[in-house]
Amino acid sequence: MTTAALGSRTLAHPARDAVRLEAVLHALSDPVRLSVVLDLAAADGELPCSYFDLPVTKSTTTHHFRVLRESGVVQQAYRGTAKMNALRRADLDALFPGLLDSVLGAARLQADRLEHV
Amino acid sequence: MTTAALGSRTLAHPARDAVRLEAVLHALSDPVRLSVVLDLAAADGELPCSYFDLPVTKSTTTHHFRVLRESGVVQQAYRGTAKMNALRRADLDALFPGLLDSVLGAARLQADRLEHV
DNA sequence: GTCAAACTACGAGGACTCTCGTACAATGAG
DNA sequence: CTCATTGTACGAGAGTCCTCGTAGTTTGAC
Repeated sequence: MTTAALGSRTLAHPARDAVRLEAVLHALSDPVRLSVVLDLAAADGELPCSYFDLPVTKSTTTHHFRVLRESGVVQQAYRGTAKMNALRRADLDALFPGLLDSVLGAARLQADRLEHV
Repeated sequence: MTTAALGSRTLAHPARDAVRLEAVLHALSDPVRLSVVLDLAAADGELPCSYFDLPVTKSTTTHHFRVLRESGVVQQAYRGTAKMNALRRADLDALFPGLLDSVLGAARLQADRLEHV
């Protein structure tokens, strides 16, 4: 259809107050999603889904980004054919001070630790 | 049997180096287990399983404590008929500095937030 | 209009999770 | 020994999760 009515290509995000710690921890407990969050934090801005080189198919990639969005970890928006992703840093830091940074730090430490074969 | 051979009533714990961030985050992403960890942190010491008043049966309680132990979050040991539980603070702080405290802080903040009906 | 790129929707399989009930084992008190 | 307390083992059901393949939509470039 050509009538791009409002909401046609819009994505549902939980409001800040609706974000739940349990859901955030669950979202971060998957290796694929954790690596995505790590990249997003390093980029410090928007990245398209196609930027990520994940060890899963496109379908599964869509699934993981949806989990990240619905848990409140990332903000998503369409831009042309791409879907841009950004960490919801302000929201997460306001709700759970220090949590995101300590998870990111822990993930980096563990990556270093496991590299030392 | 009366021959209490070594390992008879011993519990398997992951070594510090075997603790995985993903497993810890998953363990903490369940409401029942998160409340247990909150109580253990407040107690700052050992607590028997029977101390906790969880909204699940004994079987399910056993399951949740096993998840916490196998992920490396808690240390367990039998003492008489009781099974004592303690947070593995030193290990967690060494592996993932600040993580446990920020999760605990986030959990308390969210509890306060959700109480304000 | 045609085409490629990016992403989605749907359905499905297999694994894991949370939950329970029942029956059982280990311990310490009497 | 008997008994109550504490926790386990086992099996099972319902639900969720991660994964995929195939077919489709949306967009922008040509």
